[in-house]
Amino acid sequence: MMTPQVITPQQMQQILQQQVLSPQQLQVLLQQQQALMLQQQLQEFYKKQQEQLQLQLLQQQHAGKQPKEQQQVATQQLAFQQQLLQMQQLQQQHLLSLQRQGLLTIQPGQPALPLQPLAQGMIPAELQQLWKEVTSAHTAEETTGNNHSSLDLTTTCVSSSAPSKTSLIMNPHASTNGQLSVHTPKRESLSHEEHSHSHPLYGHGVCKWPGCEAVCEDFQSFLKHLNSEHALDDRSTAQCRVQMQVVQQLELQLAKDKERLQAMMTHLHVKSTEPKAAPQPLNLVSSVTLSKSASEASPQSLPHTPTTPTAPITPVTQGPSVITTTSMHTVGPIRRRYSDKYNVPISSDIAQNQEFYKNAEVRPPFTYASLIRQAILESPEKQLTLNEIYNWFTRMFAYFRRNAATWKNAVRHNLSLHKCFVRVENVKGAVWTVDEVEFQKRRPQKISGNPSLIKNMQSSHAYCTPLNAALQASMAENSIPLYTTASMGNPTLGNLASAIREELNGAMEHTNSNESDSSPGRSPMQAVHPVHVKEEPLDPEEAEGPLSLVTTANHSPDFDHDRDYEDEPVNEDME
DNA sequence: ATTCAGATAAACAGAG
DNA sequence: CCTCTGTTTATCTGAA
Repeated sequence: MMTPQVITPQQMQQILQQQVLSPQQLQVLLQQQQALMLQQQLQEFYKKQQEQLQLQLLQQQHAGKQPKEQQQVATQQLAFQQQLLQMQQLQQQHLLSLQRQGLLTIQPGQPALPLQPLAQGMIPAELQQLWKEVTSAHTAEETTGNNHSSLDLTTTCVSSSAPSKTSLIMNPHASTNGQLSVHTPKRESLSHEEHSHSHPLYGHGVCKWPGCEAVCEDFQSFLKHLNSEHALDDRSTAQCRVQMQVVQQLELQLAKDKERLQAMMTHLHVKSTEPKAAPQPLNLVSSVTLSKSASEASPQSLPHTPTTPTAPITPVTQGPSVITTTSMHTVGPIRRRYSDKYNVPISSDIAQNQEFYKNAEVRPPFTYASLIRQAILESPEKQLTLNEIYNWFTRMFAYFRRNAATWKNAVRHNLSLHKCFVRVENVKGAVWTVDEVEFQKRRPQKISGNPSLIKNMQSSHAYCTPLNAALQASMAENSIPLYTTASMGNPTLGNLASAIREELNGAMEHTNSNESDSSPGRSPMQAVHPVHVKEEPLDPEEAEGPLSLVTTANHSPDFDHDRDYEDEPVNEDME
């Protein structure tokens, strides 16, 4: 049985840098993390119960007088343990279902994804084993001297690093030898009333007390069995404590994993100060959405530093994903063709890496045309003056704060050259708008580099749909609404999802846009009303997705465009 | 080897 | 005259 191991941030980083993430692998990662989250949710819930239980046990030890309380404690013990098992079963089921979907197959020999089972080994089988050990050992304890193994085993198996080994060993004696009275005649009525036919420790005619599995014909006999075999005695108490240790250990592990996950999330979610942070989520996304063979290990969308323009990659070491903010100040004619040929969804890229682009003088991996379009589409009225476009460039990209003459010329050149940009006379002067149809028409050639990919996407989402479905399913399982995450809680997943959708839409457009090919002479008016034809799915996504969220957060939505970089760079750059 | 799209540079024109 | 805006041409480059 393979237990998915949570990968450390370092490992994650390694994976990302090596570009070894195939779509499947990405899914595996996702699912693993989500399995963890599920686990966590369950644990959270049971933790409270455990605390309560512990509290009452303590009270009991101090003054074990009131039988009623004891009853409750006992009942809770039972319920607690049962739920714990249930939880573990749930996890198992979750993992199994993932496996069944083929999502949990991790390539063997993949060093970046260590597969050693959790040291804690908290799978039901082992738990059962543990319980049996404890149980049998207890009886052995009374007969032979063979008692040590159980608890030793427990400690080594359950709590390799448990802080309270001693308490585990000592407490049972301390408490059980003491004041715990054993029998409570009222238990039946209580549990009978409360749980009648759905006793947490009774199911399918079998006692579900850990390690018991005694067959009970009916509920009455089960209750009898429960009272006789699992009364509140030394053994039961010991078992309970062991179980508590188990839970504690689980929680410990969970806390660790949670922390790890958090670190991963935050790490991957763009810190412009950290060189590696920004582009990586993008990589994740792009490698999935493009379904490029992972082995290709292409730099994907990653912006190269102007000083290292050699496209053919400097692979793992520094190349694509690592963007150092140093050594970026070399300027001059760099005839690099960055372009968005990798077909990365521009809006999500910019959104995700906004801080990075703002601060690092990295050339964005998109063509002027794409950037201009983005600037225009971001604007509230989908139209900008030339100067406003300039401002957007300087505002969004540190790279465009130098060499103004060059890139401004390029912007103007692009505006004039490309049909997709339509100049519209306005009251205040002229503004530029985007003719989406025209813009999309020019894109197919980019993606055509991978015809099989197109086919895949074309053939009714042969690829994307399963991925999306898997994403949705797993998110639903964790009560993470897919379509709200982009703007709410879970930025990474949200961005991922939105990027996937965007990519999907984009691909569909490409394959569809042929039909409306020969555009009738475009009139400015045509562009003034943004052409929505088959844009519906794409437009709201790009315009009001994460990107717009970001931008509105950064500057007021109205027209007070910040002129931060308007003046200085122009002057400075006239070197 | 060819073609194509994009980047860069620059000439030019008109408006303000 | 200068700057800004916009158009156009030429050249170079990387990729298909």
